[in-house]
Amino acid sequence: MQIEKVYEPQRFEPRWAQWWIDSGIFGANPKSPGPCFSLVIPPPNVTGALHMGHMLEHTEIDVTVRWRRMRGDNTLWLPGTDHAGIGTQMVVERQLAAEGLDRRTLGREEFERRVWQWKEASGGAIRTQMIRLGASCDWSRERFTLDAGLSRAVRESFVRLYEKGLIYRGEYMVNWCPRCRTALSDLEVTHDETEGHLWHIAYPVISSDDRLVVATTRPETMLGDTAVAVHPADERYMHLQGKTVELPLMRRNIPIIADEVADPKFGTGVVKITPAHDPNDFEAGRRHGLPLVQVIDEHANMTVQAGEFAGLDRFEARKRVVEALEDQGLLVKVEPYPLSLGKCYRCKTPVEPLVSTQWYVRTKPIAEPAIRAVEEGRIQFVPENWTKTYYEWMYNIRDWCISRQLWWGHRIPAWHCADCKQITVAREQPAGCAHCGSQRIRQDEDVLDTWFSSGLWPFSTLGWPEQTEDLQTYYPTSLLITGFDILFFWVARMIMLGIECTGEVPFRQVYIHGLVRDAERQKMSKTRGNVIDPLEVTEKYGTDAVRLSLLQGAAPGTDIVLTTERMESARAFANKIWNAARLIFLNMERSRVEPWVPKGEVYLPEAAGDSVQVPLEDRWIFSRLDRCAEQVNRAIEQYRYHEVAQTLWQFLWHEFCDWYLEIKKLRFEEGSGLNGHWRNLLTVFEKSLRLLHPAMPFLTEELWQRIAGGAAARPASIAAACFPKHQPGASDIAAEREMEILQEIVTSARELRADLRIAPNQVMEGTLVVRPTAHQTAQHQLAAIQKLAGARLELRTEMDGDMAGARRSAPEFDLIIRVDEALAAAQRERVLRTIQMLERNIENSRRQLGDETFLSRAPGHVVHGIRQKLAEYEAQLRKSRESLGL
RNA sequence: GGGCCCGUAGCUCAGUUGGUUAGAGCGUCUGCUUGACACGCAGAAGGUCACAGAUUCGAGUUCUGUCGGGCCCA
Repeated sequence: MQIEKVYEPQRFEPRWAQWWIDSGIFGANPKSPGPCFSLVIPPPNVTGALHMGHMLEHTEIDVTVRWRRMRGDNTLWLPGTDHAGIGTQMVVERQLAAEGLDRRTLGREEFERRVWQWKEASGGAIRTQMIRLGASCDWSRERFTLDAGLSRAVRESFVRLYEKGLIYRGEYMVNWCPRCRTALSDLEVTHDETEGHLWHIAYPVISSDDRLVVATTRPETMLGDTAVAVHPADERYMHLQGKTVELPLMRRNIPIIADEVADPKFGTGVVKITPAHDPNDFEAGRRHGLPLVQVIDEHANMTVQAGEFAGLDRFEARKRVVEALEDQGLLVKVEPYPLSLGKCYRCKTPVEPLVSTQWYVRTKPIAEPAIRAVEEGRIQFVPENWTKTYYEWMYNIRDWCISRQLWWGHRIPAWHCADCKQITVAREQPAGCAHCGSQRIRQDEDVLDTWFSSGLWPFSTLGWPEQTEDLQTYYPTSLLITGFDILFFWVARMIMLGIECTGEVPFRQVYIHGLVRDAERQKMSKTRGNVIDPLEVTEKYGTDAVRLSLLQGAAPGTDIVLTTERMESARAFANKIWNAARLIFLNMERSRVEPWVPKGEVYLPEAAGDSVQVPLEDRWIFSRLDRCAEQVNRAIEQYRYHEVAQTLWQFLWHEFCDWYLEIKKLRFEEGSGLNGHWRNLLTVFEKSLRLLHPAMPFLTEELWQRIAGGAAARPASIAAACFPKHQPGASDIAAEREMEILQEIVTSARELRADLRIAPNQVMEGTLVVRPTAHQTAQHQLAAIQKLAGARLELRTEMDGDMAGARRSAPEFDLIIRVDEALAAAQRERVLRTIQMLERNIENSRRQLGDETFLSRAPGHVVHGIRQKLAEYEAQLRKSRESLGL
């Protein structure tokens, strides 16, 4: 069996990545037997590139999916992308601008063609990247939110919701992004703490010498004031309620109203009311029947209603307004004031609250069943505390503005009649107005929020509203793995729309992962310039290493710190496995063993060598492997990915490589019964590779193909092989105990070597005195012990007077290494430290055992354990003292 | 203002229902090109589990408060 000297993942990873796809083993078949496991990808933006967050998410998904598939489940991982309305439109508009073009001069149709072009060009990138990273999805079922089928699902759900009165259209205050020139939902506005100012402006009271001072953070909006308000119970202003003030600069008279929107404790207790430009004022305006005066337009420029300020940008207007007020002596004071400024989450432009006609989803009625689904456990969040965040948001949910003034997206299936002004909502282009029959109808210009179509993703991708076989088989999906940043945007909406449209929850579990951060725990972002490009590091360290390092940090509920050190060490692990394989393959060649293909899951280690007994190391490693399998299965099941990584690492490196292979090397040297040894070894290694496969698919496939290559009946890929499970009765406590003794003896010898500064290649001479309980182990394993310890040891059962030298004692044995007095003294200090520790422990144990309440209340096994420990400490203390001649 | 999370070794983090000497990786130090691997081997040092109380025979783990940090919502 050939194996290259150096671990170079770049050489084989792309090959397997492509082969997996070509061989179609990730394709789902609804007719497959076995329990169903399905999961849809959180669709990345079609025009984006994959970043580390994606790679983490996809690695976690892939581990779970590969595991399920190997366990024999009918598994589907459905991939795809979303059209990212605002984001994509922004990118293409920027491209147009570079050509000196503008979407409006291009026209809607032509513009859409351009975006599709861009989508085709960039959209493939994600797929290519995902394939390269080993994502085991079913590409034959790849979906895009603007596909015909998904578009149909969008229209269908829109019409249904509309007909049920769950979608309505109306004139309200919305968050408006003047740069994107579209309405945004509340979620699409981010609030930044900003250093602002509070301007205090005097409004003269008509036919009085009084003036009312109002405080505002946005003086330019005063031009659109239609009232000032005082609190109804505010004694200071009782006498002014119902009177009128003159709006400075505009010379308009506006009423003083009493409304609870005015907070008596804030500023002077008087607030200006600008119903057209502030959500609270809008409500107040409605309450009092105040007119709307729009002074800022959708480009964030001042309107003609702003008088002399018309045409100015809103920030320029602010400056001028303040200056004008100052000139007229109406600016009372200006103070610094921190405020939270709403910005467009896409382009960071401060949003402008504007009144406009938009489409909304009435959320309360669909939120209720969505809350119940979680309360009743039909959907479960992991980690569980996200449930609270979910409830918090759902209880206070507000209607969802779903129309966007964009051209890239699902056009709203509503037609306006020019004659009767009524609206016809329909699944397909209607022949005429449903109300008056007029032909003069025009489709609504707006498109839907991308998240509306994303909200249908778990079922629209499976064919809904058609009752397809896929939908019937794979819906509800089993699991969703995603980030907390889109819990409201996406997860909550999928739950609401899923239940509303299909009557069932869209998924049963939601695993929420953390954020990938850099070495300084900073978020990765383009502006910060600290992004790690997945493809780049994959090229450098190997996909498996990057995957493993992500998994190592992926403890539930924590963010993931990714550093080059971590990736380097993960690569070292991959290299270790590679070299273990090399050792195995090279020795197989050398010893000319017959090729062996491991068979069956219940293979038990067999006898080897001269003995009729199964070698201790085989009994031990089979037992450990079984434990490892048990832990890995449980860890994946519970999304404890860090534990998956850690368990595999510990087992493969520190048990399989460090001890098992080291002992097997000796067996090869001994040269007898090789076939038995080989069969055991290969069985363990092959099974280990299967255990490791979901985490490190490439390395394991590469090695597995070489081991299993010769087998007649075998799966084509390790990805289609069976995942090892815990087998009742596979654990061998006796072997583990024996092996522990062996390890303790060897470790003691090594410690002595280090303490005594004996060169690593010098064979030490000494005596091993064992208790009867360990005698058999020591006797049978003496060769292995001597080899691993680098010592020649005389085995005894009794201490003898002439055993001078450096000594290490343990409950089961004493190890004496012959050295002269001067050298032996070198380790006195260590023994003294050990004695101190033992004395401390003994004191503690005695105190506990002398405590009546402890004895009466602590469970028996704890008391028993402490008694046993105490006896051990005492024995060890005696021996340690002896060894120093005390 | 409301809610959530985190403070454990120099760094990043585990520590599952409270129980016997608190673990890992990286980093550090010492020795070693030993026939798979220096991306390695062997050994070592390093912790008042943020602080203060409470519950308990027993607290890193449960409760309360304080301090420090992060996130979400308004």
